[in-house]
Amino acid sequence: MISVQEQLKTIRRGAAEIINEQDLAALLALGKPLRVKAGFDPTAPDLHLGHTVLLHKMKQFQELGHDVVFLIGDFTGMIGDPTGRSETRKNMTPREIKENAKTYLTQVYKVMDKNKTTVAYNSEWMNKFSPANMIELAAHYTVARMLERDDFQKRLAQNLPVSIHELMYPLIQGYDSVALKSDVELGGTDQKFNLLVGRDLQRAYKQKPQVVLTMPLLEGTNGVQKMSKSLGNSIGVFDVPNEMFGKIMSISDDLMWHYYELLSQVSAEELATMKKQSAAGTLHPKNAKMNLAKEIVARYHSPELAETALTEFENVFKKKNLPEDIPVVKGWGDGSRGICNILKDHKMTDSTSAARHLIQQGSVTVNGEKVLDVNQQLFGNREYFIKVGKKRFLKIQPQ
RNA sequence: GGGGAGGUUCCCGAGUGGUCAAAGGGAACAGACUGUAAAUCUGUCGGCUCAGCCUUCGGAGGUUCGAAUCCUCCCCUCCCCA
Repeated sequence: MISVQEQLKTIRRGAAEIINEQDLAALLALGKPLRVKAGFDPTAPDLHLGHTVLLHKMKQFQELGHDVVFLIGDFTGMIGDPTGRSETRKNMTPREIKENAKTYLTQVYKVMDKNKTTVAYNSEWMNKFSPANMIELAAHYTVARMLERDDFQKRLAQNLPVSIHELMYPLIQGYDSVALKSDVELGGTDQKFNLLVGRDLQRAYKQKPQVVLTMPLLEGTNGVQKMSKSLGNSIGVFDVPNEMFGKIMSISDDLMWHYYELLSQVSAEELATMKKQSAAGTLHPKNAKMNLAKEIVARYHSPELAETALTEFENVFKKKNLPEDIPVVKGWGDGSRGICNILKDHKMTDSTSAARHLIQQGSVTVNGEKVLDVNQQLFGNREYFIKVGKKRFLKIQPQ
């Protein structure tokens, strides 16, 4: 096995916090595979790169020879995650959750080693949990301590609601660590409180408290908030190659380094060199970004498709050519139609109003010519290339 | 159970009878500059058959020539007291 120091170095990469490192070192020194757990909420069927940060860390543990448990929170998922505020999650059926879990796993194995991964569902033990068990569990924690939690604090400060079941949530999640007897739990920094509850509960159930390792939340493409589909700043692992590539290219340089650290398998040494070269001006940040985009697209699609995406990117944005795979629609035969309605009907704009505004701002072209008149008519039996802004393309063909 | 505060357009947040599709900020989108980077400047940012019209300010009614603004009932949230 690799030395404790070497292991720690890998484990520390990108980590926000390790509670605590001495304990971890001591565990590693035993020379036995550790049980490393990370929980995932299967309520959202789509994974984005933000979720994969943990997967990469899990993979690193696998490579170091540890036992990694991918825990699917199918029970907790049915209740609804208290993170975030307003609407109560709509209840998902066990079947939907199973479906989501399945799609999850296919993506998970693009990062992690399937043969070395244990998959667990917390319904396995939670469905057997009686009300009496529940009360006992709840007795191990006080309201005051529960309210210490950062997001509860914030919500209370802002006079926002906190429901009772949300107080139960960390307990149930923490109990997973008891059920799995985990040595280490990984999670995002937003999960810190929950992870710590896991430690407390393990103590209460006479187990050795797990080491907690938190990873930073990956910022979304705008670099401000965390990546989330609802904020519209996410890069989904299901995104088609060109889109994925383009989105990665659109992140800021600062953010790129963060992505490298958390999502790339480039070694820490190489990464340091790249940063140095970039600062010295011998490596153009854009090229570094392209390599990152290539690596990520290759992982979720294939090296060939990554290469194609790169070529396409250069072609469209550097040489300003039309993309290869423009969506094509059939014309409508005889007669003409207004440009605004065409744009709206083909989802190039959200509404005819939006189409008008964009035309007025000069961002719509037809066959390479700027559209000047919002009432411009197009004929249904001709061919047109329509471009809105830099990224939206459409080709209309005669029937 | 009693008392008080509040629910505004994607988010935050002004607005207390007409001048309000509703200030300001954020996000987003577009244009210039670039490396589809950042920063900066500019513009847009409910919908439509678009110089006009229609639908929005928790919900339902009502007062008024006219309501996001006033009244009634209801729903939801928060605070204090019990």
